[in-house]
Amino acid sequence: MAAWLMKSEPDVFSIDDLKARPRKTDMWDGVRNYQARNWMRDTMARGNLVFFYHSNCAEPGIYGLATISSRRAYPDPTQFDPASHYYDPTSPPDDPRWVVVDVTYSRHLRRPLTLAELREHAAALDGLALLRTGNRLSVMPVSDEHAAYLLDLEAAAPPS
DNA sequence: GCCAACGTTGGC
DNA sequence: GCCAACGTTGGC
Repeated sequence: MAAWLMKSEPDVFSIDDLKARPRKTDMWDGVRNYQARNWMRDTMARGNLVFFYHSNCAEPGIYGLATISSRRAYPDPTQFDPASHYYDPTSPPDDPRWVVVDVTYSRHLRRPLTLAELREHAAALDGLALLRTGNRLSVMPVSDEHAAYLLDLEAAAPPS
């Protein structure tokens, strides 16, 4: 089953916010990057594992797990909402440019996997887009191998 | 707040 | 189609 890493700024929307939503579910809106959009639109499916990453904060890292809970992607309503920060007047209503998926909270990690710690495992996580220089993708695939490694790392003792 | 990396835009 | 300018992301 495919796995993903999805970034969010915790000041805007954190894993705690997701947990607090009705049915612990929310639309993942506001993605405005074509590569991220393509993965959401073409590859994501219900049941996929999501590593929930906090970016742009004191301790960036993976904080929890979620799953994709919509059957597949569907049009992002915020692109048509002039009041929305994500409004995109150039998106054709009959051929929406941007999509969302529904994401449902699973659990917090027993301990955060910080970016700093992940970097210490760069060899095992070779190829993980998160660790590539200048990576700015907000939605990225995680291989089965890397997903298993990350879950093992969660179970391991934290670095001292 | 700084700045490097990168995606997008738009002139030509 | 090139590429410089610009805006954004995100770690630090």
